Amino acid sequence: MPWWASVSSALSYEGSSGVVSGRQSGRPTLEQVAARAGVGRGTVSRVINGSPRVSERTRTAVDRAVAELGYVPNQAARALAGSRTDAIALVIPEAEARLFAEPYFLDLMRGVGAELAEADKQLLLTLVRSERERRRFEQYLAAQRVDGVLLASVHGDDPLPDRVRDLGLPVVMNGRRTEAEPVPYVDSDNIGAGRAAVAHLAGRGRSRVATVTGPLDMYVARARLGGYRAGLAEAGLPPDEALVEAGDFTEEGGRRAMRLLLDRRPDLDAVFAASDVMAAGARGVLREAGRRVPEDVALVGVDDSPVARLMDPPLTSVRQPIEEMGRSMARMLLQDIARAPEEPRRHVLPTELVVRASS
Amino acid sequence: MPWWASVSSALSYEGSSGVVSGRQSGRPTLEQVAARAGVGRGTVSRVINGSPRVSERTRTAVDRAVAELGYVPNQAARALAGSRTDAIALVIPEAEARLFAEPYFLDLMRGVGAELAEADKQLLLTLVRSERERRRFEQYLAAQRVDGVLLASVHGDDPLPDRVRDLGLPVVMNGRRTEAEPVPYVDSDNIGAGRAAVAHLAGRGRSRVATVTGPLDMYVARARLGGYRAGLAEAGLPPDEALVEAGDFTEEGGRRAMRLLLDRRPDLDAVFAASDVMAAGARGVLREAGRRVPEDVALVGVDDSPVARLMDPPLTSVRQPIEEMGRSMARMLLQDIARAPEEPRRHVLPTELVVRASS
DNA sequence: CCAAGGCATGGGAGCGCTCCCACACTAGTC
DNA sequence: GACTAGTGTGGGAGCGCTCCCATGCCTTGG
Repeated sequence: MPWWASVSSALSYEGSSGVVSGRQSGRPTLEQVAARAGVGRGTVSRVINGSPRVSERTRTAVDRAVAELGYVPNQAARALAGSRTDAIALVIPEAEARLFAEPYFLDLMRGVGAELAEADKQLLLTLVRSERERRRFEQYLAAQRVDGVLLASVHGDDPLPDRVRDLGLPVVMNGRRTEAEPVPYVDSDNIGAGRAAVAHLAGRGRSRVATVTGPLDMYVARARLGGYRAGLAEAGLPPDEALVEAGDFTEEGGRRAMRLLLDRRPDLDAVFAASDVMAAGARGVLREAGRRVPEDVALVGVDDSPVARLMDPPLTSVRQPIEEMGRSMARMLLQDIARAPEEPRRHVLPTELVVRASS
Repeated sequence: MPWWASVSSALSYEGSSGVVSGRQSGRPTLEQVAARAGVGRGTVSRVINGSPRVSERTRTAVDRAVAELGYVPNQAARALAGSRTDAIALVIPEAEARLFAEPYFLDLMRGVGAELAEADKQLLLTLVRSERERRRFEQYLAAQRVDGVLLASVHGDDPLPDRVRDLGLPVVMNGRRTEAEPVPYVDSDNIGAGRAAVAHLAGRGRSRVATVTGPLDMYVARARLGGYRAGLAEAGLPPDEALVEAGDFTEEGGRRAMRLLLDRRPDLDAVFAASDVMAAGARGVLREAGRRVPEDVALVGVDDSPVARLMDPPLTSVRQPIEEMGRSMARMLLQDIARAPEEPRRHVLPTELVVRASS
């Protein structure tokens, strides 16, 4: 609850004309509120910031003056004097935004936004689309415009997380670059996702389960593949490298991988695609090859995106708690901002299999 | 091109240790740059801001000092002294974000972000999900945190655009609330979209073309419906209100509308759905009713979203230049910030029909 | 009854910039 | 040889806050 939520009616009372006149005379300042309430500047500041060292009488008087004047503290002045901006940057690499498309980033933003709004912090969105823009963004951070940084979809060789840390800014990533990630992160259980998918397919009696992986330079792709292998082992199915083919999270990549898999193992009876979009590509190839889904080949994807629901047949998919990841990231970052973290922090959220007609 | 792009190497040269030491001694200030360059504060400020009133010699000296110290101006101080924040708010109503889902808002953000980055402005994203948050956002604006506001997906009765104007802030909307919208906006040619879709269907020999509209309290829905009617007239087809049914831009709404249409006019041979998602719902109902797409009933949507590509059969759809709308909005807003606009401004971008197998 | 401590309070001193006025200094003009 | 009209430059005066120290008052205890 922001301290000024309680006075939010002031502007409304005044209506547009009041605001306009307020504009020409300049917005009210702390000083004016102090004068009106008959107290000093410091006292108003204390009330504004919820300090306990204020008497009840005084607090009431100040609150009334604030409401009467429609006072809202000037953010720039606060930032300058207090050296905190109450703003958080969320960085999304352009390339990924295009790829994952789907509501992934929107859901993430929704979670981050909700959590930040509660803490009365502002969300600053940055789409980074080139090396040049990455450098520009670093300048941004140096200009002390944000209190902390959230990074989405970081690649294995991305230097940005470390650069941000070097600047002394708290940072939390979505996903990790390697198994042993030194930077705080929030991830979903990608290994569990692969295991759940394979367990499901094996449970349906499938024994020749192929997989279309993501690009293997991304941890998320390796983790899902690892889960796939663990799932096979747990189901007592023999591993077979001919049943593994790398995609790149695009529909076309899914098509390509599916063609190779069919060539090598025409007898495969199930496919675990590491994303819904690749599953869509795979389905196209399967259909062209005359295989029925799910009768001949069962299909499972990951993301549980709208695409999965609308596919024909509707796609069984592993859902990630995307919005919750966003919330978790924001919470973690806010804690790190409040006080430097004692230890590297991480949070891995569970995934959930959503069964539909494709398997 | 930001004025400090040319000195962006400074931080890099120093490496992490340099930055860290810079942190404990505090970041360099204008004053320190001035001292180092042997000039006054005002002069450095002039160089920084690209004023022409500086000799070449002085400019060079200052530039070098800036580079040597790795100076980056403090944003809060600039905002306080200069009363401009170099930040723009993009407001997205939560309900719509969920609905349109798809990459609509992501594309819009991409366009806005690209244009703002060029102007060295920062993008502030706000998802507004309740009346309470809307009020909070108004407080935000009052705190003078942004120089202008972009509003996406505004409803017919939304008071926010006028409230923002009352606060004296420049604002540009995406879409409009009515035909005669007083607030500056950027929209796509929704009437043209409807006409193009119907013209296409008529050209394919269809004569009983139905439409599933959006919610008719939204201008965008009325405009597409208007285009549909104009298209019928232009093709010499008789209007028939029994062929018109309102949806709500959701898949379920599309299903419901399609069922009603089939009940009323079992002989319809084409459907223009005002969104891809509704088209997906309609396709489901058509299939359940034993109608083949496109043989029995041709189907056209709007948005050209990934869903359209992945549908079965792939959906013919009218594409909007979403990213370009975002760019246009940003440009318009930046102009209005630079100098108050002489006249209400608007910009309507053309749409384009993408023909696929469903029609 | 007075000292010591605690609490609420006022206000000075910045935070790092932009704005703008004043001051050279140069160059042109009658 | 003044007198204007520029040009480049320095630096004072804020912008509206937060931080913190000093002040005065009210308690409490010896």
